[in-house]
Amino acid sequence: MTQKQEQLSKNQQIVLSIIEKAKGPLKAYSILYNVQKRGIKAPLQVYRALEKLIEIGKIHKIESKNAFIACKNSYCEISKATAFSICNNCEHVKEIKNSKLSKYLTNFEDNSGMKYKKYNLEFFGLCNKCK
Amino acid sequence: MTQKQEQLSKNQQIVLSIIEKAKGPLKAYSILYNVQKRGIKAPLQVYRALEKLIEIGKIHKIESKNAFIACKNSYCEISKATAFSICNNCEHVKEIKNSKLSKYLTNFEDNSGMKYKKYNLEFFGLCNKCK
DNA sequence: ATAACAAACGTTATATTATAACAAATTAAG
DNA sequence: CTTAATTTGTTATAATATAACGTTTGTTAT
Ligand SMILES: [Zn+2]
Ligand SMILES: [Zn+2]
Ligand SMILES: [Zn+2]
Ligand SMILES: [Zn+2]
Repeated sequence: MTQKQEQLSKNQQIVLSIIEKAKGPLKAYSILYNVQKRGIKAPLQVYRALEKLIEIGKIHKIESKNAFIACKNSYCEISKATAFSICNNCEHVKEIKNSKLSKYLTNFEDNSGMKYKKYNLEFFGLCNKCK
Repeated sequence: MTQKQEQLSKNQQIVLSIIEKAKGPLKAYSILYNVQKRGIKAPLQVYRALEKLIEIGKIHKIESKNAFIACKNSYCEISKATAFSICNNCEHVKEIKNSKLSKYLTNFEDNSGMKYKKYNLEFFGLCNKCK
């Protein structure tokens, strides 16, 4: 009664399934082209689904690439602590799951006294195939 | 003789001076409007200067905001290791200078065996004024 | 100084990414 | 049912960024 756990809408399901099937991060307009056969015709429909999926932690945005990737990390505490490795050559992106790292960063405080509620970390280098 | 150390070009100097004077990160088109009186007329002229300034570590791009900020950290080892705190309310952005953090992240290795050459970290929360 | 090369410039056009605004349809709760 | 909230569909437009081209300026070596 209290509340039904997040049930995805039709467009949200469509967009999520495309992102989950993909080998790497997808750009919004690439998603759009991929879902036009399924009735989604306009950028806004994609962006709205993306917004919701990010909010509930099913996907993340790779900020340096303006691209979107499925969460592989049990929804990352609802996307409050995300880290990625990005290959500069082949553009392969992988979500980093490392509890030491996430603890370190979640508890990090600098001298400003500011308490952080969220972080996003992007590492760049050459992946094993490319180095 | 061997080589003159990086001497900024005219457009690069103009763009840098605007960014250095600003209280916070500036967006590319906001920079453009600000420098039109100084003869820079097109987006590309701004973007080219930004690219060079980033490359030599004088400024950084705040990826989550598509905005640019002057480096306050002796050029951050030429921008290979950057961290920022971002207020979700007033959008205040500050570059984090913390040697423990940068050491931790520069030396970080996950189980993939991939060695990272660069990272960018963005923390979000409420600044002291806003909390 | 001058030829050869690289970097920066100016300009126009265009590509890419993202949101505003509004009305209709669907869903969840009381 | 009915009311509120969410989601949808649609058109238009805003905001961010790059392509392509030819010219100019600065640097290096003869
Ligand atoms: Zn995740
Ligand atoms: Zn690679
Ligand atoms: Zn810096
Ligand atoms: Zn604030």
